[in-house]
Amino acid sequence: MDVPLAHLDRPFDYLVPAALDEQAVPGTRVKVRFAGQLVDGWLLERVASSDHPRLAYLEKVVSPEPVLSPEVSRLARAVADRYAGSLADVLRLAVPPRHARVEKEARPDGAEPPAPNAPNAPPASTASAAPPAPDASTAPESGAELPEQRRPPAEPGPDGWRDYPAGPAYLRALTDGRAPRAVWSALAGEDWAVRYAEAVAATVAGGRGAVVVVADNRDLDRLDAAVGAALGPGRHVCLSAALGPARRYRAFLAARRGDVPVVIGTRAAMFAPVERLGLVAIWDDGDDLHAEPRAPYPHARDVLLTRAQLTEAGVLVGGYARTAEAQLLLETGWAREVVADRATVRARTPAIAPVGDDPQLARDPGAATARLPSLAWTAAREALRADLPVLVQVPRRGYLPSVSCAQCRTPARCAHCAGPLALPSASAPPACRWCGRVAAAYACPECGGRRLRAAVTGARRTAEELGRAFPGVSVRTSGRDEVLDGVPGGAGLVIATPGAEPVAEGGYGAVLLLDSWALLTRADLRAGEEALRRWLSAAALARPAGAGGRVVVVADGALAPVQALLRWDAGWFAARELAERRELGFPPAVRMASVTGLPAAVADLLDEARLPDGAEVLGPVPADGERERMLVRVPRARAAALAGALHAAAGARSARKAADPVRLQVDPLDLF
DNA sequence: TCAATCCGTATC
DNA sequence: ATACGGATTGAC
Repeated sequence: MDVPLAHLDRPFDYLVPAALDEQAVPGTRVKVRFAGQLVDGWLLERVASSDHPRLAYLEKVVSPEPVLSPEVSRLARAVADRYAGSLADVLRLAVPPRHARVEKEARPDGAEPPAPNAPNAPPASTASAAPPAPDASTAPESGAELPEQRRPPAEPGPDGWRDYPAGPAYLRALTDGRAPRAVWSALAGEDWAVRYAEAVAATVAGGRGAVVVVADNRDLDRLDAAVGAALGPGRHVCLSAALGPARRYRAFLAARRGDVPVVIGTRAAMFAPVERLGLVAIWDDGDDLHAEPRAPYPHARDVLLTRAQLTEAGVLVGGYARTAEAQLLLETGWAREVVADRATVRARTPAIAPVGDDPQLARDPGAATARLPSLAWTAAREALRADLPVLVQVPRRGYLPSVSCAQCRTPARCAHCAGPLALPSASAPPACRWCGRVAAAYACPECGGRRLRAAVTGARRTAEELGRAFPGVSVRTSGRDEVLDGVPGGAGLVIATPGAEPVAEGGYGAVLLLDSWALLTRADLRAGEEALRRWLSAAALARPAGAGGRVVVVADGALAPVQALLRWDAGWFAARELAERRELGFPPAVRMASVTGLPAAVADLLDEARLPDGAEVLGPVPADGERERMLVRVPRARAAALAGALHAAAGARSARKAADPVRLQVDPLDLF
């Protein structure tokens, strides 16, 4: 029933009139009379009888297309249960809006509607709830099937995976129809899209299908090209919200009808129906674009893991970085690590150096305004001299307001390195965007003014400043407005915001990671993890040290995320991060849920909820406006009970028509 | 004792 | 939302 009320989150039985018998196939959209109104619904199942005494008739079958596959139906129920949400909400995310014209077009042989699954069912239809599925990430019982031992080099399969001792066996398991589950740490310079395409091709070679989710459309384009090359034309579709309604529904239908075995896409693809699912994969699961912003706010990684658990499909969770959640999969034995050995890591990684406490600065003789910490400056200059491109990573426009003198508007500059000053937050003192030093008592060199005003410095402005530091060098920017996919191999500066770094032909000669302090000092549980993720993604685009690739990160080399970057060891950092979260009682070591709304409504819901034993209620903390937020924390073993209790409480509230809405979020990304 | 009304609950 | 049943109330 496509109604948002939590207390109606269950199936209802209807009679199927003889005239609709043929069309009324499980998975179709239907209309039924409910509480006197005509409402949309889903035909979940056809059965012979019902316990309900007085059944109404199905009003209409909206379309004969069984868009909701049995697998996705079960998945959606499991996801709703995990996230304390309603099936209807999840189905809205799982099945794109119908596009009638698209549905009619291109049926190869015309009128043939999809075959009904239950041709002999009597004219009664009932739907019963799918059994609650186990939470994938709390269910370590079934082990992954990766052999531990190294493989001799005579393995079949693409060469790229041979850099990872467990790689070839992983691909073979996919082809053999097994369900290997891997957490993959990509080497610097790795063509991840091609590796994913190979995993997909291995799965398809074994007669099964695959779903791959990436964070944004740029990653999708890259994966699209790689998968197209690996599978040949017409074997996969891309699914993303950016397609627009018609193309999105067309891609969805192609998958649902079994025309293609593979769906790749952004998080809109996480529920894509694929027959005989053999692999679910996600690239860069730490990217917050993987978190769905609509209720019940499921995360693509967790949807895919749940899916793998329900269908016995293989799993590939990969990235240059590793999340604490992925680390948990390893530590519970649910998945196996696929990593290169240290010698290979060393051979592939650029030379990475921190520059933080070193006050040594080199002045650029040509440009008086812009000076970088010496090491960064030298690395950039040498790369350019060797006719290699240089990447500079800076935060997004508006993310870091830089400042100028309130009186005369002169941009405020660092007393030590002349880098631009910026305000990490409204309350913090300004600090240098290049060397990180805090400018506690700033005085304007022009007018002596001591007050500062915020101004926005984006990648473009940074590009101008750096361009002046390296006269005669071409400067490009890649950011929100205009994202570059790639740049040619010769000398040139590329200024990019995190996630928009273009790939350079042959790799960058130098990668400079600026504003690191701003990433690290964010009041966020994931600040360290996120900083490392962004650095690794940018640093991965540099040439190996042996080929002249250098990375300079402007940060204190003693900090853990910096250490992890220097050693190219995402696993080490993730293990440390997870251990710390265990100690502090933070996700994913525990399960958290947040309850947000007007104070009275939040209190009402928590009052109503029969929280499981050991539940800890934390808060309240102010949310936006009048609203406040409470957190509930339980051990992972009680995760399902917590979600159930919260959903039930929301149901009780909606049943008595409580006015003020309350937002429930399980595993919210932002915790503070 | 019965009917009008109120309130809470289910909605196939 | 709306319809229904059971409880409640008020008038005969």
